[in-house]
Amino acid sequence: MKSKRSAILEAATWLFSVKGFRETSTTEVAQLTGSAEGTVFYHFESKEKLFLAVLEEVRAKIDGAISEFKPTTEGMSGIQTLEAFVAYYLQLAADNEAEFKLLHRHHAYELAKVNHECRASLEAIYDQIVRAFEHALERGQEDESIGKLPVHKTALLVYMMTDGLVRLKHYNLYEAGSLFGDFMAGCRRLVQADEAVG
Amino acid sequence: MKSKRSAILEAATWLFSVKGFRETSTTEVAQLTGSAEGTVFYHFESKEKLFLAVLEEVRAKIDGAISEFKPTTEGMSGIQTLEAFVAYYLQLAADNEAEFKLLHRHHAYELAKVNHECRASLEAIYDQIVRAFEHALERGQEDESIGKLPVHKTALLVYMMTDGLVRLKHYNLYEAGSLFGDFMAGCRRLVQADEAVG
DNA sequence: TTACTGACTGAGTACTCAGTCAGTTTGTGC
DNA sequence: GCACAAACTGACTGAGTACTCAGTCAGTAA
Repeated sequence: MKSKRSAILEAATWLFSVKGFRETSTTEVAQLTGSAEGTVFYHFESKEKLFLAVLEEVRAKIDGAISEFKPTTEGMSGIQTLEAFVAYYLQLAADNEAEFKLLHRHHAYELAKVNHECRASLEAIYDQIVRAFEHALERGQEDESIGKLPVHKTALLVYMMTDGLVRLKHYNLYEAGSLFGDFMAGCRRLVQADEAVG
Repeated sequence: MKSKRSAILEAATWLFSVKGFRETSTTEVAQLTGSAEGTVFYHFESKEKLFLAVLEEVRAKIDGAISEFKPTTEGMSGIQTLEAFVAYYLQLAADNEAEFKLLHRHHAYELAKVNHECRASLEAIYDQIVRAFEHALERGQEDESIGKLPVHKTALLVYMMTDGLVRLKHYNLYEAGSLFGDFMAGCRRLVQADEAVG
């Protein structure tokens, strides 16, 4: 049986990501879990602490997912690793829509400005992801499947594109799903060595 | 002399973009402009209508800016036009930080789901921007400075990257400014024709 | 049986905020 | 100077909101 604490955490993740922090009332969190309002504050001393607990869970989940990915790339070339990670990231974002939507909201970044714990969680998440991109790029430069580009900056560019696709899908502004093939081809071109351009 | 109405609009643009819609109180908007609370509601019948007015102003501003850009590209090649537009967009976003931050917030997209006027403004903004990217790509395919790629989808990808850079700068998570050169090179590679890959 | 624990409850409190309205000031045409 | 409207004011209202706290109750150890 699920404890009330974890039910509250799950409901809060959902509500904070779909409606936003400010737009979600603690009353709503309680109602959604069949708890009394007091129960929320029995387990989490404030709404902000509840948010931090949610963010920490998100961090742990993404950490775990990326750790699981690493061993699957053994024997792959750099470009294959990069493509595999991009696909893995997109799938991860689709399977954990609430968690990734939360990371696309402003609240966490604004809280990070004044709250060290929040900043640490966010940085841990982004470092982990960017490092995975960098790892693939480095491998690709060694086996020459990827061009000699600045690793960190190129990792950021590819991440930016990938995350942009996730955002597009969440916002539902455009037919994001049909972009996958062209997106992958675009990534490939982006990291290829180009002899023509000075 | 500035009218109270336009002062309120300006203050609201600033506050909605920096703090968010929900986190901004109408009292604050009034205080910032030296008006009484009632004055806000004299000019705009509700907080939501005020937001819609702000969004409409943003739309008009971006519309104007893109119209101003077009004539400057005469005689340019496709790839030059694309690079010029990307640079122009980045500059525009830097010069109008509040307006672009507003477009990166969730509120507008959530309101768009239930409010037709909001959806229309947002779509007009994105159509205008994507069309500018498409225009450059089409010109580039004609003069063969850009590869034979699906125009609409490639435009979305380049836009996604460009907007990602703007977002990075606003969030201040990474040293976004130093990415400009690599970003431009990345865009160039992204739209180049590639004979090697099937 | 008794004493104690700790998850849980829900009415209550202090406060914030969008929106209202009766009234005042300012601007304009005569 | 007068009439009238438009612009503006700010105290007020009522609906919410985060958080509190005295108390309930099942379980458990003495």
